[in-house]
Amino acid sequence: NRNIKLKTINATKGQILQRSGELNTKVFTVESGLLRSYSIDNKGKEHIYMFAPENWIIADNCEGDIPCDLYIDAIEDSTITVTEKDFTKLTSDRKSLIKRINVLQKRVIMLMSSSAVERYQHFVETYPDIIQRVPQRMIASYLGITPEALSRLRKEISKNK
Amino acid sequence: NRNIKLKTINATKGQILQRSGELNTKVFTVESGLLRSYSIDNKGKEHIYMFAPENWIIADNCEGDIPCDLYIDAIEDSTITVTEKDFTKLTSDRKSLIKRINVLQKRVIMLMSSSAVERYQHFVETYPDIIQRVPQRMIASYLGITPEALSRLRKEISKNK
DNA sequence: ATCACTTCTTGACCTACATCAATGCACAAT
DNA sequence: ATTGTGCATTGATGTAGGTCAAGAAGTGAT
Repeated sequence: NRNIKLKTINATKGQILQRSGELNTKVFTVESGLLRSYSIDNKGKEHIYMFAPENWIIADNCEGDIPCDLYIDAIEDSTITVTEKDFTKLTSDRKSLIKRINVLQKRVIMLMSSSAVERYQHFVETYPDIIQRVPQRMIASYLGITPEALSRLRKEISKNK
Repeated sequence: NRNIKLKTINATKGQILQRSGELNTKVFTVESGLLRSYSIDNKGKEHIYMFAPENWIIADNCEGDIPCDLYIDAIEDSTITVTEKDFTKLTSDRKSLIKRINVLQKRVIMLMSSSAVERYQHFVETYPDIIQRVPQRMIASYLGITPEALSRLRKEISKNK
């Protein structure tokens, strides 16, 4: 671990830490605050890939010389530890990689087999804290639907209760 | 690695190696043949999560005592090495975990931001070999669409060429 | 207080894909 | 040869969620 440059930075809300297309793989460990990673499709629409609250690690998992797909920015003012190298040399152990794979597996399965309502309910149950901290449009973006659809779906849910 | 039970088995086409709901986490390394993992939703519909051709590792990434979400079965007659333990003790190194995360990242992004046509084209480019080896309905299932939709979409693509 | 800016909501309409049902087709078993 | 079984295709119709446009309500800056 001796050759990893470590650096702690403060990011203000809205600050972009990494852009799609960049090569440099940095790994961000969130000390406090909240980051997100997202892609932008060919219509200019954002799709949130992951939220990263305290103690979560966030990075574009691009290898070597391949340009990144993801943007990373701060949703809240945040304190972040930046590692200048890729996962392979990161202090993150196998366990945290596996946890990540787990989350992704669930996410893929949800995206393929559940309705927007089910995905929303699952999100609420799984990340009740995140819900409080981000605007609804970002939840929608994470769920893969539009803010309008989320609004209507929430209305529907509250009606049926 | 001393306490990992290793075992090589032959699975015939259609043979189920793991069922959703089971606890026992096995990791399957495909020596030859083709496996798939898939979930079944509450309407009884299959959703293929991953194909695993030669040299690929496939497993439900469930932790500890949590029941698995995925079924695993053989699409072709296959020879498989079974490891009786989880990823944490597996010979698979960090690099292969990261590669897996990579694939999943791309998959999530594609599911959220690309149309069925784009997802199909991406699949064809990325896994040209798999296309030859599985029925179309499985491709559809992997892409998150119905066989009917895939059929029409292919027709459309070939027309515009 | 007002303006600008953003978020959320609501309505009207649209579209990608799903569902259901029928048909054709290949291949295996008898 | 024929019957079955699974897969692909096609057509008709349904629907979840998208798009576009217009308000309403909150928030911050001047």
